[in-house]
Amino acid sequence: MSYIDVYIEHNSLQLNTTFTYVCKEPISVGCRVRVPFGALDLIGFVAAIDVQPRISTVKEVLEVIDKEPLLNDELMALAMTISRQYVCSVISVLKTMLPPALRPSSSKAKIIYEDWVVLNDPQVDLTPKQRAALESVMEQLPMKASVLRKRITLANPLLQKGALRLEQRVKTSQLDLESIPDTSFSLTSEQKNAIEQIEKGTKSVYLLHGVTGSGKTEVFLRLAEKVLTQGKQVLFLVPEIGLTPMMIQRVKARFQTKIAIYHSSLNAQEKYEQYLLVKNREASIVIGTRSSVFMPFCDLGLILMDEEHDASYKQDSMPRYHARDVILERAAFHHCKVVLSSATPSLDSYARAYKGVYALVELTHRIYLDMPRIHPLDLKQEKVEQGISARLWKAIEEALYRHEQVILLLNRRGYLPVVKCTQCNETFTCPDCGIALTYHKKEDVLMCHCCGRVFTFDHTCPHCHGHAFYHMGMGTEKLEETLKLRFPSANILRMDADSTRKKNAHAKILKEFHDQGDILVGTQMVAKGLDFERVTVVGILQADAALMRMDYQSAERAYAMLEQASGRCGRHEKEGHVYIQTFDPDHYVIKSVIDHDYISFFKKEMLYRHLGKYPPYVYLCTVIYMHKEETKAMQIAQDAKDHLSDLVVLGPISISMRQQKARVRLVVKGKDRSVLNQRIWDLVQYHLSKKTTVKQEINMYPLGLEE
DNA sequence: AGCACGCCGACT
DNA sequence: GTCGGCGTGCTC
Repeated sequence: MSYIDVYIEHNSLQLNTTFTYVCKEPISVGCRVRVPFGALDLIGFVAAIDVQPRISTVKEVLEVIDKEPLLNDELMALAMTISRQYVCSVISVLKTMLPPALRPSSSKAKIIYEDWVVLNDPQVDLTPKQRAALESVMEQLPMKASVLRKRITLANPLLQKGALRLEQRVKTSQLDLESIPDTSFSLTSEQKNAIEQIEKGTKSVYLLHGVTGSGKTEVFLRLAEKVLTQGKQVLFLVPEIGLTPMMIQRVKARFQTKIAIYHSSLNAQEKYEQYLLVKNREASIVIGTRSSVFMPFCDLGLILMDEEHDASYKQDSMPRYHARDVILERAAFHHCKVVLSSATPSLDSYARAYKGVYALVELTHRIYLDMPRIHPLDLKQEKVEQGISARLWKAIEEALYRHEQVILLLNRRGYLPVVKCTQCNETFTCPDCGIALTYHKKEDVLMCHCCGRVFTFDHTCPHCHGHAFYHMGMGTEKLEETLKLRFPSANILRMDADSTRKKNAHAKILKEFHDQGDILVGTQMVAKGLDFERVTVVGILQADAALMRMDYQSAERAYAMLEQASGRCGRHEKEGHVYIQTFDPDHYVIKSVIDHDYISFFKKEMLYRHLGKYPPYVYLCTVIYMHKEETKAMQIAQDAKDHLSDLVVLGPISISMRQQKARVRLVVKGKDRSVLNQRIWDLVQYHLSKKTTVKQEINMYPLGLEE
């Protein structure tokens, strides 16, 4: 019998402490237990054993769930560190560390089932037509019910008569990737040099700054190969699996079976399977997105983070951790090296490399051709038709004529971004967020791009009952339509959040574009990592939308977006041309992109950050107060600001609504990371002590200030 | 976060 | 005289 300390499953920061229980069975740290807590019984994690009870009325553990610890000492300690760094509860971190199937949640992880059809009794009486239908699909059984219904119209009678039977199966989402042969490229001298710098270097973190198309993946594969032969594990992080199918194909081709793939679109079952592959050391290389930083490695030899500037590495719900911070912790524990890589590194990382905290490794040349030519198109002077300037129309036309491919980037999905009545000027806005609704033509609905709510649209103004609306602005859906009218014989594909909602939709669209596409229209996501030989023209229709946002990070994001997008063309034998439509062609971001000169951008941007006192010169934290009444939220925010009078605090300002609640934001700046952290923890205590109904949300080290 | 205890208004 | 409002306070 022993006393144990347990973190219980509760989200409140007020309960972010351990509670002591008695346990009669043998138990170890990192196991889950079921314990009584007031009137509830909850699941908790054992944080310490053989402790001295602080009070006399200690209750008994109801059930020991795990014989073996789910989380080893490394991961338990990591959870504490993340909780401390990001000002969130320990239990919230413990929960995110595990695949959903193992999470200590009272509600079971939902495993998604789908209907499959199997052969039941082929001998039953059937009409000739039904018989023929049955025979036409007999060979392919068992198959998905949805597929069967598409194939034959008589699916229902066949099921009713009992010739076929429905069966529930766990939905699987295997990435349907064609396997490709492993092509081991010979290395350029630059690549060899980079590998040597990383392998022989004494620093623990390396920033691999390589221009688009300079062969970073091959460098990764060579580094990984060596570590794997030493019997160690490799973690390979990518921003989004769906966007990098080619990369995964290459890794798969090189390393065959020893590979686990972990990302958010796997279901609970599949995540658990991949998790076990790592835990049981059946896989020694993991390719995954943000959440795979918590995989149960026991002997990690190398961590690679591709596109390290990508914002998806930071989680935007609790716990709001950044994968980069987590891998630095894990690397320190395993004494292994970290390679951060990007053509457009985050200012944060590059500043550290510049100061010598990280080792800087550069790849400055493309393997095949030179960097693509950039043509800024001044919208003040160009003749514009349907949102596309004459020169870009011509470039598209010529590329199509030469059977080359075109990528067009428009960072706005939907059909019309603003729907405005011509009679009374009423605009449609989301009642929850107060943001203009976007019209989506295909579904004929109005959608809020902030919260995703969908509203039916009867083409009548609720205010004046008018039926006419301004056609203002342009989204990807409308651009696609415009292009189809202009180039009726071209195969035009669209890739945005709407067209990729279905599972594996990314891969499908990319494959179709690769095989027979002419023009790919899309949002941000077409800028990331694509590698097609025949793309020679890239057009960015509204570069200003990215440049003009009032956010200290907008220039950095715009630079990355423009440079990454331009990196999509001219990657192989054919020269690439990039057209950037802007009202401000002299903007320093555009100028740096034209010269593909990251360093000049970096220096200029650092100057502005220094002047404005923004990262990387200071650490930021945003605190958001939510309440039905804005004045209440404002009042609490002001009080919090006064409480933090020793720090620089911006605000409070009111920001967009969420869930019908007003939101008020403070931005807290701290020169010293640990001081800021301590003051924010103090603010948490202070806020709890006020017992107000105003909700406080903390985001440590946010990326940008857009909410 | 729940859920209890607790002290004041409008009902059978 | 009771039912129930949600304001504090505790949960090993």
